[in-house]
Amino acid sequence: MAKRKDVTKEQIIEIAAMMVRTRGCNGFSTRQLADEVGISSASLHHHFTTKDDLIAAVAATCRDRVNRSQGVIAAEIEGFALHLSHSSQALGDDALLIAMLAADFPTLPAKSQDEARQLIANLRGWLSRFVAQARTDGELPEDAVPDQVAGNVLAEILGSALLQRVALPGTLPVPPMTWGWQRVD
Amino acid sequence: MAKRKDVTKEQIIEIAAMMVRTRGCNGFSTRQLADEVGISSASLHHHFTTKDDLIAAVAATCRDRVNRSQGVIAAEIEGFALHLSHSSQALGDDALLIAMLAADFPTLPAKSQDEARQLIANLRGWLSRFVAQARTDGELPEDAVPDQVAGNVLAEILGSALLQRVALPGTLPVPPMTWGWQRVD
DNA sequence: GTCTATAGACCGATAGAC
DNA sequence: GTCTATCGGTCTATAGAC
Repeated sequence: MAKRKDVTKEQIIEIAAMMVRTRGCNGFSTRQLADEVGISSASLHHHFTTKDDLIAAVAATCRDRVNRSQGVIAAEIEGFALHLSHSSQALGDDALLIAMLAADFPTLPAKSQDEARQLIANLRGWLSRFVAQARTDGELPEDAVPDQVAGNVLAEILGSALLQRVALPGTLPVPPMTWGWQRVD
Repeated sequence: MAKRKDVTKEQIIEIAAMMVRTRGCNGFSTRQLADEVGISSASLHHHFTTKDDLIAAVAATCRDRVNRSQGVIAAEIEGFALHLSHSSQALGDDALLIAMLAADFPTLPAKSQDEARQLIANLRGWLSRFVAQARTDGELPEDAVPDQVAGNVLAEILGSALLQRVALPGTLPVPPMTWGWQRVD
């Protein structure tokens, strides 16, 4: 009967992810996170010795989530644009989390940078493979470069997540994803 | 003959903008900025009393630049997708700067938040008007919603600026902008 | 695994001399 | 307009008791 709260790493990571989304990796302190979790700063550092370890764990957990959601999405949806629209929805809060990791990337310590890079590479790679399949199916021009299209799609997903929070209160709702493809000569 | 360096606000803003792009608003200190400029922390605070004043000035300066570049772009380019591709290029480093302001937005103090909001609203508004014109010219479907398309375009510009820095060294070059439009029912 | 207490560095900002 | 010096606060991280 856990008298001593026995907070789990998973709980900490979840709240840390929330703080990365809302404040960025450099926008919150380990103390503030500890307060939010409900433990002391020292207890937090018992679970994650350094902030680097913590952010890296947040990124790694996100990567697991994203990789799992990919299978679900691929099995359910048909059609390129529609598929990508649903991909964005499936990412949910992770779109913003990934965007913040990308924004803070140059200031992240080693482990965190490695995890963030793998997370984004995984996601882009998967999008790229889907684009390649869509091209094979005739949904895209033959000369479409899958990795480029995947980059464009991922850029819009991340950028859209950021823009949502800057909107003036009481104006423009979030633009739904409506991708397409067009040659630019 | 400025013996006392007589650093101008413009010089400070320029270097501050660089630090916002590379480290984010919460990723550098006023001390580090002062060192980079080559003056003392006290001198920096003489020009900008608070960090809020500084970031707000960076955003305001960016907005001026963006607003000026809009006229240039509109006069030179024809064609929707091609135009937008050039818009992205014209923004240059400002795309990343705007993306970082959006990422840090929730943690910014009052003045900075106001300036960042105006900057993004200006840019999106201009993109929206361009989209409306392109629709009138028959380059887009009649039921395209200009503000939504503008949001999608801006999202990709900002997201693309972020993603460029996360690329693994020695891999994927930046995907060029190749927007298009397609109904999603 | 939790805590209190604290180290040592850095933070934003100010005082006051020149 | 620049500087040195410093204030009071926060930062990440650790020591050591329970």
